[in-house]
Amino acid sequence: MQKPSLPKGTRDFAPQIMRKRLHVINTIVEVYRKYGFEPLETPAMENLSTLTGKYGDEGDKLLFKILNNGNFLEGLNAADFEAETDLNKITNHIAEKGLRYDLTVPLARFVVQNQHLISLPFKRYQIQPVWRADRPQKGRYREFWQCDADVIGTDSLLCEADFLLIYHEVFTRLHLNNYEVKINHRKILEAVAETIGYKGELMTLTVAIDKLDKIGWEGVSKELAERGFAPEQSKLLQELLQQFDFNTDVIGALEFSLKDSEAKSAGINAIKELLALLGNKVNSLQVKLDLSLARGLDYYTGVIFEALIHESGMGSVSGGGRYDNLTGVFGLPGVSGVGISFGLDRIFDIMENRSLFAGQDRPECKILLCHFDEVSFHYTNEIAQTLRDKGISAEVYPDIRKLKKQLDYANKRNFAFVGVAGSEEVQNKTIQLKDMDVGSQSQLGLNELIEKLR
RNA sequence: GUGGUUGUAGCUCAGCUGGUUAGAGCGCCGGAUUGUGGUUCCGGAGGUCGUGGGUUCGAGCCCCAUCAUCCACCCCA
Repeated sequence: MQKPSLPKGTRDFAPQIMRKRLHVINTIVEVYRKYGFEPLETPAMENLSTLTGKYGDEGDKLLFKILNNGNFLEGLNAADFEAETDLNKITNHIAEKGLRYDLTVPLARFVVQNQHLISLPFKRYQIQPVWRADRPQKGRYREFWQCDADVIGTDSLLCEADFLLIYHEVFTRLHLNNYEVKINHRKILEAVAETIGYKGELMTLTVAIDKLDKIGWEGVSKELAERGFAPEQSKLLQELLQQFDFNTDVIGALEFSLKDSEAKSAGINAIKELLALLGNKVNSLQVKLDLSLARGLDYYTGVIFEALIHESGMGSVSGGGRYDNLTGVFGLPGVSGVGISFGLDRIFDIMENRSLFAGQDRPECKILLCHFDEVSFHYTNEIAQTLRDKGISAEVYPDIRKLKKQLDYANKRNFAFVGVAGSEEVQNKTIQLKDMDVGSQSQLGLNELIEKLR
């Protein structure tokens, strides 16, 4: 008999773990709902044509593909296999479905397909697993959960402002107080490029500077040199790439450091409006404008977000931004969207490291009822049914065994209370209520028991 | 896709330069005059040492391959 195992990068979530994960999920859901988002779910698998070409070449490589059912080799001949250069042809032939890679593309697909069902602006949240055929490592899994919220169909910066408030509320409620939200704007990145006199692809520039916090300035300048940047440009860039705290004079700092241009005024106006919408709330939001933040420029066109927890040893726990034309690829141009996504698994890992799950160590069930014999077994069963009628969760130990075994079980499940009944209790219509933390015990009538457990 | 790390009991690991029946802690099961757990004591079950090959009189230990794992890079939550 072979020992069973799990596919690489996937995990089981035992009940003890699920309690904690649900705590995080529920917190995020409560906050999302508070801001008017409604739930959406989409299938685990999408047509490969929906997924490919949306995440760049790297992304396409990381897509899990699902082998067609039936004779998937039909129509292929030996020549197709000999032409090693064109694996794509074979792939397209034998797989037409894939596992979703994120929740944003399925959302775009949904919006395009269901315009009759939704009204713009469309606000939805979606908490589901996604799959990437990456090599697993710390904080990186092949199956992981994203907690997305997006607004589609409005350009208003109110959405961005709301997301900053959502970040604050979620992290505060999870006791992840030393979080930081980095924010940047595509237009400001363009202004940075113009300031240093860079004329090439913005992508080239941003890929290099995005690594700043990881490889430091030395690494970045080396990479820039390799990509044909002049030393003066590199130096100027270094002076520019600082972080500006939202609490202080961000606008002044930008006005001062960036060269005048169309991109500059567009970027600054957006930040100004965002600040105006946040009002004095901004003081508590732990937001920094970070000119080196340049994530996923493939489709972000406006504000870009990234959230991280200091001293967690983990990369970002959330990312997001505005994309002007995501639904365009599915034939619906001109619809703007903006969204964020929490990485549930990373947040969970950090919280577990910091022991932030106090209060999630009990089962939902309030009390385990124990007994000594056939008669008291039926007696406790009746009590359990009464308790449940009163809205109190209760469980009866299902076998007649030594009390020691039953208490042992209660202890392992970490029940807060155990109710014990034997012939004496049956006679008096009472129960022994035992507090499992303290070990204390008291003889109670049914009404007293209900009061105590409520 | 590239580089490195580690694979011994359910879990965490020990096993000296290759030498008899492979160990510990935790966990699990049973028990300590049968109506009381989390502490203690006693007893027990459980491993073809990741897999396949090689070197050797002899391999958990050395060599090769393979699979898995974790970590780093690329990229990303």
